[in-house]
Amino acid sequence: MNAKEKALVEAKANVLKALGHPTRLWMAEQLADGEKCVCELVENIDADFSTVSKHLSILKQAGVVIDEKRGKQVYYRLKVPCILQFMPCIEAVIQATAQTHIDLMK
Amino acid sequence: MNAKEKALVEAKANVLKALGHPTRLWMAEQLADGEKCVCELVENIDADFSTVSKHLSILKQAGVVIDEKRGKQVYYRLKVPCILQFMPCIEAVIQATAQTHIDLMK
DNA sequence: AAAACGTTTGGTTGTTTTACCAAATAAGAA
DNA sequence: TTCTTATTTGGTAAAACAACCAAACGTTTT
Repeated sequence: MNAKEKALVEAKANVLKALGHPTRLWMAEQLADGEKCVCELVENIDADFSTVSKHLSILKQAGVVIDEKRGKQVYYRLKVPCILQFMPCIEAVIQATAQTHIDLMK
Repeated sequence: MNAKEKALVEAKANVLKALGHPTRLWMAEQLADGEKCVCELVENIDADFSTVSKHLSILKQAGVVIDEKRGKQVYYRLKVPCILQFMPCIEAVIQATAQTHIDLMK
């Protein structure tokens, strides 16, 4: 593996890692329906405002979302919506894994 | 978000997290061509045998790979190959992100 | 049975991540 | 201008992760 390949795999892993946290994945899924302000996301999750903000900044630096300030609020939306297309496959992984997990799909 | 939804998003995040490490992502990509034994993976990467083994066990517990012992060797293969289908999208995220990253694709 | 091989496991240490709190900032309302 | 409101930033402590080494394990080979 040369330096360029290494840098590429690191960059890709970084995107997956950004999505690899329940709160961040949930947020990305929320944004599938369209942009949301931070306050809307905070409302629907049991977490501190600052925690949510930090998670969003991780998604942002990974290139998953972009933000736009309008008035007092900051709106986030998916930058590259295709990232949610692989959820069915992820669910297939879970399905294939353990009996206890299969229940999650029902 | 109820308990079941929460458990599902956690399970999905766990799969993404497993792939969210350069070494593990690289391994998963290697396995796209077919099964490999641990030694073959170790050979092609600059890491300790035990480190590789631990990464593989993380991929295994996430449901990404399965292993099979044959003789002295343990062979790993992708359990649900579709997980590599989303690499083009991940690359699109990288493309869309920063000028410096675009070079990685060339 | 002993030695060698391929792999996993346990332990340790340093690094990273996470969550919360408090303080700072920026914009709109009073 | 002062006062909220919405969000980010900085700090800190606890938990999780990663890499290496050494030891243990299960198979084959001798």
